Amino acid sequence: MSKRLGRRFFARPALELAPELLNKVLVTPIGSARIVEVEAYCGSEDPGSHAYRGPTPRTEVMFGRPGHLYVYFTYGMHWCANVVAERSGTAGAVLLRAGTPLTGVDEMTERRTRARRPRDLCSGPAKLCQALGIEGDHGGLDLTTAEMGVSIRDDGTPPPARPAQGVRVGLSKGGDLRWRWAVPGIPDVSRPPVGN
DNA sequence: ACCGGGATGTTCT
DNA sequence: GAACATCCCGGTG
Repeated sequence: MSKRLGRRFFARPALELAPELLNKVLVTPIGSARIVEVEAYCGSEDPGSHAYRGPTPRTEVMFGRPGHLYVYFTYGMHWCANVVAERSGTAGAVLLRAGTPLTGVDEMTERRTRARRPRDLCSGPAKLCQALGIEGDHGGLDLTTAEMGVSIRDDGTPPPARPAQGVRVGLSKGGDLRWRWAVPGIPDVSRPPVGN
């Protein structure tokens, strides 16, 4: 008993969408994970965003329709996945930073050979992608139609009433903004935000 | 537990 | 040529 999220859900500012994505379920053909940590990126107003200096071949999907996946490759080896927010023409996205494994744990464990315990399977943006098999081919896919078997679903678990909030991770610019949210008390995060 | 450094290649200046 | 929305390992305390 879970329902796929539709276009309307994603078509709002990243700062609104981000905390609403907490406790939703990311589903791929490999398995599924409950989203427990996210970061907002606000396009042209945000020096930390890949879209800050306008569209490029890499970032054009961020300027397109909401509910699509923006996937980027970094540090020569890692994939990371964002959900596109806002309406067409305005760049906004929410980085999926961590999840709690739900189904397909055996497959995820095979993919993440370095993970020593279940909480290490999806506890980071690149770990999450590796565990669930999200790579460059998935860039631009439409989550609202479950393209390539990937979607985000609501299984009836509401977002936390008081999410933990803190600064974003790993940025040289815009790192002072407290645009990261997490489900409080969950160990499967990249690192716990300080306070809220 | 905490910290420092290396891996590795795409993207944009 | 520099930067990079990261991860992993090995050192030390």
